[in-house]
Amino acid sequence: MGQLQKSKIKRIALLSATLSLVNNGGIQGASMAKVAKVANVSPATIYLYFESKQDLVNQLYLYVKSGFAEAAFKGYNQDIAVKDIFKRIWFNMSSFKLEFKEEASFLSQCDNTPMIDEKTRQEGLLYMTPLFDLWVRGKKEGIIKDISPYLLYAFSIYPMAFLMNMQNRGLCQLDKKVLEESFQAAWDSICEIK
Amino acid sequence: MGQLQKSKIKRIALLSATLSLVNNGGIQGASMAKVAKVANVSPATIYLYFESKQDLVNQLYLYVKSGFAEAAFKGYNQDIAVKDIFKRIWFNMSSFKLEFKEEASFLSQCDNTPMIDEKTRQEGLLYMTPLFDLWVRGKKEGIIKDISPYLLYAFSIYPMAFLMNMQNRGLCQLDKKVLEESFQAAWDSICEIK
DNA sequence: TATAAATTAATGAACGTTCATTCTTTTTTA
DNA sequence: TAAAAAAGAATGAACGTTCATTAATTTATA
Repeated sequence: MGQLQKSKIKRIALLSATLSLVNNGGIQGASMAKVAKVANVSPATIYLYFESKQDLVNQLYLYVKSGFAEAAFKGYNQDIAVKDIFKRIWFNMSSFKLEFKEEASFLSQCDNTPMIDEKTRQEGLLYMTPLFDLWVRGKKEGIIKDISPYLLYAFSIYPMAFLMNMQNRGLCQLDKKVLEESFQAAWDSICEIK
Repeated sequence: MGQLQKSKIKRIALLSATLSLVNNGGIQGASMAKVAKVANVSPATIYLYFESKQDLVNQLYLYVKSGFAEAAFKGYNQDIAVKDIFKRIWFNMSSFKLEFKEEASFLSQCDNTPMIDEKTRQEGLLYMTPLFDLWVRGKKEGIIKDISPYLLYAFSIYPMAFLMNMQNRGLCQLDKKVLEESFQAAWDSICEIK
């Protein structure tokens, strides 16, 4: 294996270690010493790959967010009805969050704490462009409510984070039936006519 | 002023100082030394009022949450229609969050990070009982969807946190029109028939 | 192609700070 | 004056980061 490959692997090992530690105790639970230990590396080595702890966390955010976006828009096809595209994206997102719990929990932590630079956060938002485009189209077609995309996001996407949180705490079982009910609630909140 | 009164005041000064510091840099930004300085008190004095930093944060959570609940259920009256009660609670909550930004931001941070004991969190949830009771009644009357209260909360209440976040970052203006649209989205997501 | 030189990767120890907490002393209260 | 409350100094531990050094790899030389 080439040196470049090995470097890439080590970088991802560091990101993974950070992800895991942040989830078990917030950002302050992921000390550089612990990250190094989990990744089987010297603390100093982290600084060969990342400028600082802040840089490490920012890069982790973009890495996880891009993975989330890739999953969300898998099989994205503009040639079908708005509702069908939205449903596909919604269930793609929920599948990702159910399968990759650590990643999902990390992303929802990022939304509500100042652990991520505003600039990096904006960069991460760009990954969601296809969804915003879909909403523009849906409004034009009179299918989606003519309200701010922030509202659309708040009521149709953001609630998933809460539900995942509940499920991870063992307070709520997100089986197929509940997921369908959730999607229905999401859709009802943003669609123009029921 | 009696000693008891003074003690109560100092306790609240400590809670307030913590609240302010947590909002400007997360829980790790609220070191005991800083809390002491903001509250004009020696670090050691904090330990006369709180067992530990964790205890301080837990008590702050309950203190803020109870204030939130008090505002939410102000003028609570079971003799009117379910939708009207819900609307009243919803706007009470949004008013609180708009007026008391620090308190609101703190509560939404608590929802997504492991900074609060699970036990304390459960205790805080009890403050929301009137809302859960209302939903039980609404379901009986066929007005509210027959779905888990977690779903009802996720789609009708939780989104407010996202919107407040956006507003605080200057990305979204929550004027009267937008608030009405938001309430409509909340209601559409949980009501049985449009 | 074998060897020397140069470059890169990685290390563990140590830095100065800051952390939550405690100990000892001083001040206030009754 | 005895007791309670508060203060400030001091604690060891942990923090993010940097340092001088070594190991590994690549490049250049003969």
